[in-house]
Amino acid sequence: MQISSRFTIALHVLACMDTFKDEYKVTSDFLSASINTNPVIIRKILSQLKKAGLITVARGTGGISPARPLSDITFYDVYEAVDLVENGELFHFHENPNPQCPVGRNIHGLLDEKLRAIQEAMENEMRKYTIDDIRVDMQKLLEREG
Amino acid sequence: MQISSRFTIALHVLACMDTFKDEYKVTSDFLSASINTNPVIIRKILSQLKKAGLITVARGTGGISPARPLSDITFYDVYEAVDLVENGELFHFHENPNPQCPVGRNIHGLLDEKLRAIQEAMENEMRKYTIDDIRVDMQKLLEREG
DNA sequence: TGTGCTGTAATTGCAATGATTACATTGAGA
DNA sequence: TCTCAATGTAATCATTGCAATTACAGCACA
Repeated sequence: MQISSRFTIALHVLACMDTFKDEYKVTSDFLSASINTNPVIIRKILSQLKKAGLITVARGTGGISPARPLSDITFYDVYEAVDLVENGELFHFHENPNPQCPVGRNIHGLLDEKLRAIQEAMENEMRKYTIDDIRVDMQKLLEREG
Repeated sequence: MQISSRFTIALHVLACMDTFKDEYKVTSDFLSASINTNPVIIRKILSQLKKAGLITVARGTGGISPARPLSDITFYDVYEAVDLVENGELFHFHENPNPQCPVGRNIHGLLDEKLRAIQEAMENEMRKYTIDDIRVDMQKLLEREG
């Protein structure tokens, strides 16, 4: 099972938002051209990023901009905004194990702590990277491209 | 997006395999009763665990047993056996970003390293836990239950 | 040889994703 | 105030993956 492309699309969106902020109005149509997908998909993602307080979207006139410093938007914030399942559980437990069975009635509680540690390891690593890191890397790359 | 229940089911299977090894023949029917799912689902998972070299399955006579020491079967081994997508990429990249766009043509390479680090953080944490840890915890728990 | 179990194909229901069309709403600028 | 580009959102559709289920062939031991 993979984490949906909404996550990498959202990172792409935020990279564009910074890169083109002085040259273009960054709209869902503009973004969908760079990402090569449908504008409605983008608008859905923009809506999620807005709801999470990461960007502002200009209704009517169009275009997006960051709602807080790029160094204060981590990969985890983005992941949480667009891809988090209900109650934030990464691992899916099979429902209704048999309570008559000693393993069945204990397995969930027994695994919980370890699974949470695994999920947290991933999420903590996500918190290390910010959109500002992308900005810096992108700037370097584009300078090298000339 | 969640990691499929095959992973937690597989851990449940391996816990049962040890807990009941002396009392019962651990068959797909026996397991499906504890897990409360369909025997065919279990057989599919057993087949994946067998293919990964974690267990042996007795054809004809029935029942499963570990193919190597429980302390040598990590959560990652199980995850890899039952839930890994092709080429092992946790994150799904949107296909065909626009190569005309400076962000579009660079975003994949630019994110790759960070996404790999995130995935590895999760996988490395998975490698810390083994089926033997489950055995020990389960034993303690069952003693306390009396 | 009979019996119990595995291996596996085929089908179904369901949910999530992504693509697309359509249209009401918004708000800045002419 | 009207225009128009853009957002917000509903509705539909195709595709995919998961899980459940039925069915049956193959296997090994008693």
